[in-house]
Amino acid sequence: MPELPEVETAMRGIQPYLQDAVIEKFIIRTPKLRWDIPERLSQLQNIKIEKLSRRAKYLIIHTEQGEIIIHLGMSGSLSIVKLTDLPQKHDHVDMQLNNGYVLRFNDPRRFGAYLWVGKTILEDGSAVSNLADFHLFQKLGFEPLDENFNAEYLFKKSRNRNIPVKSFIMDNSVVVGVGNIYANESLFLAQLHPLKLAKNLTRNQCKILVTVIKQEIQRAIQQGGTTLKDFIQPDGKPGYFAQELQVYGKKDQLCPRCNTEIEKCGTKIQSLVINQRNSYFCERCQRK
DNA sequence: CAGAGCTCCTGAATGC
DNA sequence: TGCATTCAGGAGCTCT
Repeated sequence: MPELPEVETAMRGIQPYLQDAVIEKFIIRTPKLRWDIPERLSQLQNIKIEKLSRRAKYLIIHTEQGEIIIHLGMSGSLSIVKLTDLPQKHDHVDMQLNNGYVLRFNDPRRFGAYLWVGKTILEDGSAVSNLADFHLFQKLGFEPLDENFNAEYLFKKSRNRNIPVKSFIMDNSVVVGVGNIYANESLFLAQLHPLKLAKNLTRNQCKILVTVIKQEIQRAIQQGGTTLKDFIQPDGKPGYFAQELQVYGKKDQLCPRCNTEIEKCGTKIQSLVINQRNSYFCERCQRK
Protein backbone atom coordinates (compact mmCIF):
# COMPACT_ATOMS: atom_id res chain seq x y z
CA MET A 1 0.00 0.00 0.00
CA PRO A 2 1.56 3.22 -1.09
CA GLU A 3 1.82 5.61 1.83
CA LEU A 4 2.53 9.33 1.55
CA PRO A 5 6.31 8.84 1.22
CA GLU A 6 5.76 6.44 -1.67
CA VAL A 7 3.60 9.00 -3.46
CA GLU A 8 6.24 11.67 -2.87
CA THR A 9 8.91 9.31 -4.19
CA ALA A 10 6.80 8.40 -7.22
CA MET A 11 6.32 12.09 -7.96
CA ARG A 12 10.04 12.80 -7.80
CA GLY A 13 10.74 9.71 -9.86
CA ILE A 14 8.49 10.59 -12.78
CA GLN A 15 9.22 14.32 -12.60
CA PRO A 16 12.23 14.33 -14.98
CA TYR A 17 10.21 12.54 -17.67
CA LEU A 18 7.07 14.64 -17.36
CA GLN A 19 8.37 18.14 -16.72
CA ASP A 20 7.73 20.32 -19.80
CA ALA A 21 6.70 17.32 -21.87
CA VAL A 22 3.55 17.35 -23.97
CA ILE A 23 0.88 14.75 -23.40
CA GLU A 24 -0.04 13.49 -26.85
CA LYS A 25 -2.92 11.39 -25.64
CA PHE A 26 -4.31 9.08 -23.00
CA ILE A 27 -5.09 5.42 -23.50
CA ILE A 28 -7.70 4.21 -21.06
CA ARG A 29 -8.11 0.45 -20.91
CA THR A 30 -10.18 0.26 -17.74
CA PRO A 31 -12.55 3.20 -17.24
CA LYS A 32 -13.68 2.05 -13.81
CA LEU A 33 -11.36 2.65 -10.93
CA ARG A 34 -12.60 3.86 -7.55
CA TRP A 35 -14.47 6.47 -9.52
CA ASP A 36 -15.04 6.42 -13.26
CA ILE A 37 -12.21 7.96 -15.19
CA PRO A 38 -13.68 11.14 -16.74
CA GLU A 39 -14.63 10.88 -20.41
CA ARG A 40 -12.97 14.20 -20.95
CA LEU A 41 -9.56 12.72 -20.22
CA SER A 42 -9.61 10.46 -23.27
CA GLN A 43 -10.37 13.45 -25.49
CA LEU A 44 -7.42 15.53 -24.33
CA GLN A 45 -4.62 15.87 -26.81
CA ASN A 46 -1.36 17.75 -27.01
CA ILE A 47 -1.37 19.49 -23.68
CA LYS A 48 1.76 20.72 -22.05
CA ILE A 49 2.75 19.66 -18.55
CA GLU A 50 3.81 22.57 -16.39
CA LYS A 51 4.71 20.98 -13.07
CA LEU A 52 4.00 18.22 -10.59
CA SER A 53 2.91 18.46 -6.99
CA ARG A 54 1.38 16.41 -4.22
CA ARG A 55 -1.41 16.95 -1.70
CA ALA A 56 -1.95 14.21 0.88
CA LYS A 57 -1.62 11.00 -1.15
CA TYR A 58 -2.89 12.66 -4.31
CA LEU A 59 -0.36 13.21 -7.07
CA ILE A 60 -1.15 16.28 -9.15
CA ILE A 61 0.05 16.83 -12.69
CA HIS A 62 -0.51 20.45 -13.66
CA THR A 63 -1.06 21.14 -17.33
CA GLU A 64 -1.96 24.22 -19.30
CA GLN A 65 -5.56 23.05 -19.52
CA GLY A 66 -6.09 21.61 -16.06
CA GLU A 67 -4.86 19.18 -13.47
CA ILE A 68 -4.65 15.41 -13.56
CA ILE A 69 -5.18 13.91 -10.12
CA ILE A 70 -3.85 10.44 -9.43
CA HIS A 71 -4.37 8.39 -6.28
CA LEU A 72 -2.65 5.03 -5.97
CA GLY A 73 -5.22 3.57 -3.60
CA MET A 74 -3.64 0.59 -1.98
CA SER A 75 -2.24 -1.36 -4.88
CA GLY A 76 -1.58 1.28 -7.51
CA SER A 77 1.79 2.06 -9.04
CA LEU A 78 3.20 4.33 -11.71
CA SER A 79 6.03 3.53 -14.02
CA ILE A 80 7.79 5.16 -16.94
CA VAL A 81 7.91 2.85 -19.93
CA LYS A 82 8.76 3.12 -23.60
CA LEU A 83 6.09 3.43 -26.26
CA THR A 84 6.91 -0.07 -27.47
CA ASP A 85 6.46 -1.76 -24.07
CA LEU A 86 3.31 -3.84 -24.17
CA PRO A 87 0.78 -3.33 -21.41
CA GLN A 88 0.50 -6.00 -18.73
CA LYS A 89 -2.43 -7.13 -16.67
CA HIS A 90 -3.99 -4.27 -14.67
CA ASP A 91 -2.24 -1.56 -16.68
CA HIS A 92 -5.31 0.70 -16.80
CA VAL A 93 -4.10 4.04 -18.10
CA ASP A 94 -1.25 5.20 -20.34
CA MET A 95 -0.27 8.84 -20.61
CA GLN A 96 1.59 9.08 -23.88
CA LEU A 97 4.26 11.78 -23.99
CA ASN A 98 5.94 13.46 -26.93
CA ASN A 99 9.39 12.40 -25.70
CA GLY A 100 8.83 8.72 -26.38
CA TYR A 101 7.99 7.84 -22.82
CA VAL A 102 4.70 6.69 -21.36
CA LEU A 103 3.47 7.15 -17.79
CA ARG A 104 1.72 3.87 -17.07
CA PHE A 105 -0.78 3.40 -14.25
CA ASN A 106 -1.23 -0.09 -12.87
CA ASP A 107 -3.65 -1.00 -10.09
CA PRO A 108 -4.79 -4.60 -9.48
CA ARG A 109 -7.41 -3.76 -6.84
CA ARG A 110 -8.61 -0.59 -8.52
CA PHE A 111 -8.95 1.40 -5.33
CA GLY A 112 -7.01 4.13 -7.02
CA ALA A 113 -8.25 7.12 -8.94
CA TYR A 114 -7.38 9.00 -12.13
CA LEU A 115 -9.25 12.29 -12.34
CA TRP A 116 -9.30 15.53 -14.26
CA VAL A 117 -9.96 19.06 -13.05
CA GLY A 118 -10.28 21.28 -16.09
CA LYS A 119 -9.40 24.96 -16.03
CA THR A 120 -11.97 27.60 -16.77
CA ILE A 121 -11.25 29.59 -19.90
CA LEU A 122 -11.97 33.30 -19.50
CA GLU A 123 -13.14 35.62 -22.25
CA ASP A 124 -9.66 36.98 -22.77
CA GLY A 125 -8.47 33.46 -23.41
CA SER A 126 -6.61 32.98 -20.14
CA ALA A 127 -7.14 29.80 -18.15
CA VAL A 128 -7.91 29.66 -14.44
CA SER A 129 -7.32 26.59 -12.29
CA ASN A 130 -10.25 25.10 -10.38
CA LEU A 131 -8.05 23.01 -8.13
CA ALA A 132 -8.79 25.09 -5.05
CA ASP A 133 -12.44 24.09 -5.32
CA PHE A 134 -11.75 20.44 -6.01
CA HIS A 135 -14.14 18.58 -3.71
CA LEU A 136 -11.70 15.88 -2.57
CA PHE A 137 -9.32 18.52 -1.24
CA GLN A 138 -11.85 20.50 0.75
CA LYS A 139 -11.63 18.74 4.09
CA LEU A 140 -7.99 17.77 4.16
CA GLY A 141 -5.94 18.63 7.22
CA PHE A 142 -2.31 19.74 7.30
CA GLU A 143 0.55 17.91 5.66
CA PRO A 144 2.53 16.04 8.33
CA LEU A 145 5.73 17.91 7.49
CA ASP A 146 4.01 21.30 7.49
CA GLU A 147 5.02 23.50 10.42
CA ASN A 148 1.35 24.05 11.15
CA PHE A 149 1.14 20.42 12.13
CA ASN A 150 2.55 20.84 15.62
CA ALA A 151 1.92 19.91 19.23
CA GLU A 152 -0.36 22.83 19.99
CA TYR A 153 -2.49 22.18 16.92
CA LEU A 154 -2.84 18.47 17.69
CA PHE A 155 -3.65 19.18 21.31
CA LYS A 156 -6.40 21.65 20.44
CA LYS A 157 -7.79 19.47 17.71
CA SER A 158 -7.96 16.47 20.03
CA ARG A 159 -10.03 18.17 22.73
CA ASN A 160 -13.47 16.56 23.01
CA ARG A 161 -12.50 13.93 20.50
CA ASN A 162 -13.94 10.77 21.96
CA ILE A 163 -12.19 8.35 19.63
CA PRO A 164 -9.08 6.18 19.90
CA VAL A 165 -5.87 8.13 19.25
CA LYS A 166 -5.14 5.73 16.40
CA SER A 167 -8.36 6.69 14.59
CA PHE A 168 -7.62 10.32 15.38
CA ILE A 169 -4.20 10.45 13.71
CA MET A 170 -5.54 8.52 10.73
CA ASP A 171 -8.32 11.09 10.28
CA ASN A 172 -7.48 13.02 7.12
CA SER A 173 -9.18 16.14 8.39
CA VAL A 174 -6.64 16.25 11.23
CA VAL A 175 -3.45 15.38 9.38
CA VAL A 176 -3.06 13.70 6.01
CA GLY A 177 -0.89 10.82 4.96
CA VAL A 178 -0.76 8.83 8.18
CA GLY A 179 -1.82 5.42 6.94
CA ASN A 180 -2.23 2.28 8.97
CA ILE A 181 1.45 1.35 8.99
CA TYR A 182 2.66 4.77 10.13
CA ALA A 183 -0.10 5.06 12.70
CA ASN A 184 0.92 1.79 14.32
CA GLU A 185 4.61 2.56 14.21
CA SER A 186 4.21 6.13 15.44
CA LEU A 187 2.09 5.10 18.41
CA PHE A 188 4.63 2.48 19.35
CA LEU A 189 7.45 5.01 19.20
CA ALA A 190 5.41 7.53 21.18
CA GLN A 191 4.54 4.80 23.71
CA LEU A 192 0.85 5.47 23.36
CA HIS A 193 -1.79 2.77 23.42
CA PRO A 194 -3.85 2.88 20.20
CA LEU A 195 -7.08 2.80 22.18
CA LYS A 196 -6.16 5.79 24.32
CA LEU A 197 -8.85 8.40 23.74
CA ALA A 198 -7.70 11.43 21.79
CA LYS A 199 -9.30 13.80 24.30
CA ASN A 200 -7.07 12.39 27.04
CA LEU A 201 -3.80 13.19 25.29
CA THR A 202 -1.60 15.59 27.24
CA ARG A 203 0.26 18.47 25.60
CA ASN A 204 3.48 16.60 26.01
CA GLN A 205 2.09 13.44 24.46
CA CYS A 206 0.91 15.48 21.49
CA LYS A 207 4.39 16.90 21.19
CA ILE A 208 5.98 13.46 21.16
CA LEU A 209 3.39 12.13 18.72
CA VAL A 210 3.92 14.98 16.29
CA THR A 211 7.67 14.52 16.51
CA VAL A 212 7.63 10.79 15.76
CA ILE A 213 5.14 11.15 12.92
CA LYS A 214 7.32 13.77 11.26
CA GLN A 215 10.43 11.67 11.81
CA GLU A 216 8.89 8.53 10.34
CA ILE A 217 7.53 10.25 7.27
CA GLN A 218 10.76 12.18 6.74
CA ARG A 219 12.88 9.06 7.09
CA ALA A 220 10.74 7.14 4.63
CA ILE A 221 10.93 9.92 2.05
CA GLN A 222 14.71 10.01 2.38
CA GLN A 223 14.92 6.25 1.94
CA GLY A 224 12.59 6.43 -1.04
CA GLY A 225 14.99 8.89 -2.59
CA THR A 226 17.69 6.27 -2.75
CA THR A 227 15.59 4.11 -5.06
CA LEU A 228 14.76 6.87 -7.54
CA LYS A 229 17.42 5.91 -10.05
CA ASP A 230 15.59 2.67 -10.71
CA PHE A 231 12.30 4.25 -11.50
CA ILE A 232 12.16 3.24 -15.15
CA GLN A 233 11.05 -0.27 -14.49
CA PRO A 234 7.77 -2.05 -15.08
CA ASP A 235 7.43 -1.93 -11.35
CA GLY A 236 9.86 0.40 -9.74
CA LYS A 237 8.28 0.28 -6.35
CA PRO A 238 10.25 2.24 -3.86
CA GLY A 239 9.12 2.30 -0.36
CA TYR A 240 8.40 1.43 3.10
CA PHE A 241 9.63 -2.12 2.63
CA ALA A 242 13.09 -0.76 3.12
CA GLN A 243 12.01 0.53 6.48
CA GLU A 244 12.44 -1.41 9.67
CA LEU A 245 9.00 -1.98 11.10
CA GLN A 246 8.79 -2.31 14.88
CA VAL A 247 5.29 -3.61 15.43
CA TYR A 248 3.27 -3.60 12.21
CA GLY A 249 2.46 -7.17 11.23
CA LYS A 250 4.49 -8.52 14.16
CA LYS A 251 1.73 -10.20 16.13
CA ASP A 252 3.00 -12.62 18.78
CA GLN A 253 6.58 -11.49 18.36
CA LEU A 254 8.49 -10.12 21.34
CA CYS A 255 8.15 -6.38 21.83
CA PRO A 256 11.43 -4.79 20.71
CA ARG A 257 11.37 -2.24 23.52
CA CYS A 258 10.43 -4.53 26.39
CA ASN A 259 12.78 -7.26 25.38
CA THR A 260 16.26 -5.84 25.30
CA GLU A 261 19.64 -7.30 26.19
CA ILE A 262 19.15 -6.16 29.75
CA GLU A 263 15.50 -6.88 30.25
CA LYS A 264 13.59 -9.78 28.79
CA CYS A 265 10.05 -9.56 30.05
CA GLY A 266 8.55 -11.73 27.35
CA THR A 267 5.76 -9.32 26.44
CA LYS A 268 4.48 -9.99 22.95
CA ILE A 269 2.99 -7.68 20.36
CA GLN A 270 -0.74 -8.13 20.14
CA SER A 271 -3.23 -7.20 17.48
CA LEU A 272 -6.67 -5.71 17.62
CA VAL A 273 -9.03 -4.36 15.00
CA ILE A 274 -9.82 -0.68 15.51
CA ASN A 275 -12.07 1.00 12.95
CA GLN A 276 -11.74 -1.85 10.47
CA ARG A 277 -7.94 -1.52 10.64
CA ASN A 278 -5.55 -3.99 12.10
CA SER A 279 -3.61 -2.52 14.99
CA TYR A 280 -0.42 -3.83 16.51
CA PHE A 281 0.90 -2.73 19.87
CA CYS A 282 2.61 -3.66 23.11
CA GLU A 283 0.26 -3.62 26.08
CA ARG A 284 3.16 -3.11 28.45
CA CYS A 285 4.98 -0.11 27.06
CA GLN A 286 2.15 1.65 25.23
CA ARG A 287 0.04 3.38 27.84
CA LYS A 288 -3.59 4.33 27.89
C1' DC B 1 -21.73 17.65 14.33
C1' DA B 2 -19.30 13.36 15.81
C1' DG B 3 -18.61 8.70 15.33
C1' DA B 4 -19.46 4.07 13.51
C1' DG B 5 -19.96 1.27 9.74
C1' DC B 6 -20.14 0.39 4.68
C1' DT B 7 -18.11 0.12 0.27
C1' DC B 8 -15.21 -0.48 -3.87
C1' DC B 9 -11.64 -4.77 -5.65
C1' DT B 10 -8.43 -8.73 -6.28
C1' DG B 11 -4.17 -11.18 -4.81
C1' DA B 12 -2.47 -13.68 -1.06
C1' DA B 13 -3.21 -16.55 2.68
C1' DT B 14 -5.75 -20.04 4.82
C1' DG B 15 -8.97 -24.02 5.16
C1' DC B 16 -10.72 -28.45 3.73
C1' DT C 1 -2.93 -30.43 -5.76
C1' DG C 2 -7.01 -27.79 -6.19
C1' DC C 3 -10.96 -25.43 -5.16
C1' DA C 4 -13.58 -22.41 -1.85
C1' DT C 5 -13.43 -19.02 1.68
C1' DT C 6 -11.44 -15.19 4.22
C1' DC C 7 -8.93 -11.11 4.69
C1' DA C 8 -6.50 -6.69 3.97
C1' DG C 9 -6.89 -2.01 3.33
C1' DG C 10 -7.49 4.16 1.69
C1' DA C 11 -10.70 7.02 2.41
C1' DG C 12 -15.01 8.97 0.83
C1' DC C 13 -19.83 8.22 1.76
C1' DT C 14 -24.00 7.08 4.34
C1' DC C 15 -26.45 6.42 8.35
C1' DT C 16 -27.40 7.12 13.28
